[in-house]
Amino acid sequence: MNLRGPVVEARDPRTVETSRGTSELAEVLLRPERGAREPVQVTLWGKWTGTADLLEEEMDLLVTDVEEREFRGETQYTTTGDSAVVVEPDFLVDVTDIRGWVQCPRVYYLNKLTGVPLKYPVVKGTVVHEVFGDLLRGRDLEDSIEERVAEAALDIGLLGETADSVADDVRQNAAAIEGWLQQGILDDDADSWRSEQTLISERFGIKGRADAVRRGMPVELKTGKNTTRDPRFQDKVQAACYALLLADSVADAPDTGTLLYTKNTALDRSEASGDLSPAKEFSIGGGFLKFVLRQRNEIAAAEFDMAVPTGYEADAKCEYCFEQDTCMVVAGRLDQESKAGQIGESLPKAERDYFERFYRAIEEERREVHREYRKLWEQSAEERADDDRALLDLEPLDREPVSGGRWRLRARRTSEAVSKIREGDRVLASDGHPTRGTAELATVEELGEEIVVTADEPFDLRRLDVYPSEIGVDRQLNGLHDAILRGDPDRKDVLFGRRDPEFSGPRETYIDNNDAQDEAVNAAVRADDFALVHGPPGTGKTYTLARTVRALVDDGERVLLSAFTNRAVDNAVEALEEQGFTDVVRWGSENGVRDDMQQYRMQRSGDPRERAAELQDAQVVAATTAACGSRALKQQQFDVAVVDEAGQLTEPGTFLAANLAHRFVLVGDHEQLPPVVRAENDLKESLFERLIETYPEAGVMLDRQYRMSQRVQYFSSREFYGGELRPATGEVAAQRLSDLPGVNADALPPELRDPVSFVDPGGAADGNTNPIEADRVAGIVQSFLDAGVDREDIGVIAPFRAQVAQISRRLPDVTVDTVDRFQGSSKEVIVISFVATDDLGSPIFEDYRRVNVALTRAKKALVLVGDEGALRSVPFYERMLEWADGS
DNA sequence: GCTCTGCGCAGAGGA
Repeated sequence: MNLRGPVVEARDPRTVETSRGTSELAEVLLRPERGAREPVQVTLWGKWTGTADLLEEEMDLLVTDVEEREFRGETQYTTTGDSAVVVEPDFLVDVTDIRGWVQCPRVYYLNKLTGVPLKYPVVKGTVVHEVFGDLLRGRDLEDSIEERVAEAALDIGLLGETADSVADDVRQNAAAIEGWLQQGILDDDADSWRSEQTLISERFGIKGRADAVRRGMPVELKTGKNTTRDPRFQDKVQAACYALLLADSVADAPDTGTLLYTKNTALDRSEASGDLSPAKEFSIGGGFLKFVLRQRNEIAAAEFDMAVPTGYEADAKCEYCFEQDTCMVVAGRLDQESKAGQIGESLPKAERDYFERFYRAIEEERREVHREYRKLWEQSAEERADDDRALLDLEPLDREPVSGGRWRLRARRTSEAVSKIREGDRVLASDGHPTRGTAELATVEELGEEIVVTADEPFDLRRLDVYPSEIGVDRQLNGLHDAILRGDPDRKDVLFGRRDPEFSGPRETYIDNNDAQDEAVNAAVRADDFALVHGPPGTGKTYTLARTVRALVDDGERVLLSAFTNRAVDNAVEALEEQGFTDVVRWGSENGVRDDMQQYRMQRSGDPRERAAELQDAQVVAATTAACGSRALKQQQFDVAVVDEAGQLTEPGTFLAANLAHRFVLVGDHEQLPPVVRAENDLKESLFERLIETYPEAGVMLDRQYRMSQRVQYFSSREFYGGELRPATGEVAAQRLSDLPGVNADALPPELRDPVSFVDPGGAADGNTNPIEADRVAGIVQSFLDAGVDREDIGVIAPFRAQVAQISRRLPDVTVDTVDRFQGSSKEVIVISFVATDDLGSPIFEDYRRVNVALTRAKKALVLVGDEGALRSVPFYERMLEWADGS
C-alpha cells in the first residue's frame, strides 16, 4: 500500500541495532490524505533517511509499498525494499534538471537563470536527434538529413555554418546510428520501437521525453564524444529517469538502459584502448533508481524552500565545470555562497533585493503551473467533465499516416463541453487517460464538430488535455537575469531611481492634428532611456505607436516591435502597413501569426545564409515578448524596443524585449487588463504602471478618443482617467445609432433607446452561467438586428467562458466573448452580461479594470444586463448603474 | 473562486 499526505513532523534520523546489524532510520509523521485524519508514523529506513533530512512541515510526501505493523496498539508503517519515497510528488521535475543537479546543484540553478545559448554542438545535436527519430519511423536517411538541416537553417546561419558542412557532420553520427540499428533490426519488429516519447509520472513526480524506447527499455542518444569505457554518470542518470517514467513501481522498472554515443567513430573503435563502440548497455538496479529518486527529491525540496544551491551539496570539481565562470560571476553579483567562489563586485543592495523578490515571484508562478499538472490525473472523469482543461469522451473515428512517419488522428465530440483548448495548441492526446493510458504530445489541427490532431503514434483518440508549459516562467527568469545581472548599469540607474530619465534632441511635428499623439512620438524619439505612452481606449494608441516606429526608422534606428500577445503584435504590424510601411520581419510561429500577416513572417527553414541575413538585416523585427527570449532573437541587438499593451506585461516580461535594445518605449494603459498571472505577488503590477507612477514626467497621456460617444465614454473617463479622457471631435461625441445606414433607432424597445441602458432580466446564476439572462441577451441583440443594425456591428461580452458558451449557442452568428478576449477591439453596439445574481462573489468582479475594458468597447450603444441587487451591493457598480439610469 | 496568452514541448552538448 501507499501513504501520502502533508508532513506533520520529521524526526532526526538515528542509528539503531537490528538483527541484521546497524541501520539508519528516520521517523516521519504524516497526515494521510485518505482514511484516518490522525497523523500516522512511517519509518524511513537506510538511505531514505537522506530524504527524511529534507522534510519540513507541510511538505507533501508519498511513500509507496509500505508495510503495516502494530506497535503498542498503534498502526505504524515502514518502508520496504520496494518502497519509493517522493517529496512533493506534484512538482514534476524535468529529467534534464535531474541530470544537471547530479552534475552540480548550481548547474541546475544556473541553467534555470540563463537558459542554453546558441552553440553549434547543441544545434547539430538537435538535428541528429531528429534524424534518429526519422530513421526509427522508417524514413530514408538522406531525405531526413536534407529536411532536418533545412529546418535548422536560421540557427546554422547565425552560427556562420553552411548546410553542407552540417549535413556532413550529421551523416557521421547517423552512420553510427544506422550501424547499430541494423544489428538489432533482424530480430526486431518495428512495433517494439517508440521514438520521442513524452512521459509523465504522477507516482515519481518526474516528466521528460525519451529519445527512444526499445522493447520497453530506454535508449538515450548522445551526439557528443565519450572516450571512456563506461557511459558518463549523468547520462546513466538520465536513462534511469526514463526507466522510472516507464514504470509503475521501482520493482518493475526496466532493468537495462542503452546509451548510444554516436560520435565514437570507427577509428576510435579500432583503437586498442578498449570498447568504444557507440552502444553502451548498462543495467539499472533498484539501488540506482532510488539514488535517482533521492536526487529528484533534493530538487523538489529545494524548490519548496526556494533555496539557492551553493555547490557544496555535490562533490563535483569546479575546475572541470563548463559553468565555472558563470557560476562565479552570478555568485559575485548576487553575493551568494558558491563552492567555485565569487568574482567581481556585488550589485547594489536594492538590485539584489529586487532580483530576490522577483525570483521568488516567478518561482511561485512556476508552482502554480505545476498545480495544473496535477489536474491531469487527480480528478475522475465525471469531475473533469466540468473542467475546461480537457475534452473527454471523444469517439475515435480513424487514423491515417502523414509525412515523416507521423499520424493524423480523428475523433468526434460526444458533448457540448466548453474547453480552453484551441486550434494549434500542443496537447496531451490519449486513448482515455493522459498518464495511465497511451498518451502522446500532439498538435490540434481542427477543433470543430470533428477533432483532428497529429501525433507520432497511432491510437484511438478519446481525450485531449491541456499540456501545461513552464516556458513562460523560464523566459521571465531569463529576462530578470539578463536585466539585472547583465543589464546596462546606466539603465539600471533609472530603473532603480538613482537618476531621472533623460530626453534630448530637437522637437519635430510628426502628427499635426493631435497634440498629445505628437507629443508622444516626440517623447519616444527624444528619449535617452525610455518613454511611456499612456493610451486609454480609442485614443489612437496603435496609430501613434506605428508613427513612432516610422519616425525611428527614418532616423536610421533599428527597432524591435513587441507586445505580450500575438494579436497585439499583428495589430501593430497592421498599423504600420496602413501607414505604408512594410519593411518588417514578423518573428513567430505559423500558428501564432494571423493569416493576413503571414506574408511578413520569417521562415526559419531554407538556406542558412539567407535566413540569417533576413533576420540580421531587418530594420524592424516584430515579435511577442516571450519570443524575444528565444535563442535566435536573444542575440539580436536593437536601438529601440517599442512595446505595445505594456500594461499586460510583468516586469521581467517587459525586460525580455527591453533587454535587446538601448532604449525602450512602453505603450499601454494600466487602467485596462493587468498581466495574466496565477500567483499573488509582484508580477501583478506591470513595469509600465510602476514607471508611470515613479516618473509621470516621462509619460504622455493620449487624451482624445475617437471611439465612443460622449454618453458612452463618460463613466470610464470619470472613474479611470480623472475626467481627462474626451471625445476627439464633436462628431465622435455626438455619434448615434441612427447614424448607421439602415438603422431605425425608434424601432428599438423603449428601454434600449438610450445610448447607455440597464436591463435586469431576473433569473438566477447557476455556477458561472445564467440561462434566463442569456435568453434576454439574445432577445436584446435581436431587437438591435430588427432595428437594422448589422450582425458584425454587435458584440456581446460576458465575464465567464461558460456564459459566453450559453449566449453563443443562442446567437451563432454574433461575436460573443469574454472581456479579456475583447480587449483591443470595439463594436458599434455592445451588450454586457454580468451573470451574478446574489452578490459579486467571484474575484472577476473585483478588478474594475476588467469592467473598464468591457464598457469601452462600445461606440454608439451599450446595454448592461445583470441583477440590480447584486450590482448595487458594491459602490463602484452602483455608480455604474446610476450612470446607466441617468440620461 | 475567475479571466488568461505565451512558448518548437524538452533537450540538444561542451571535456
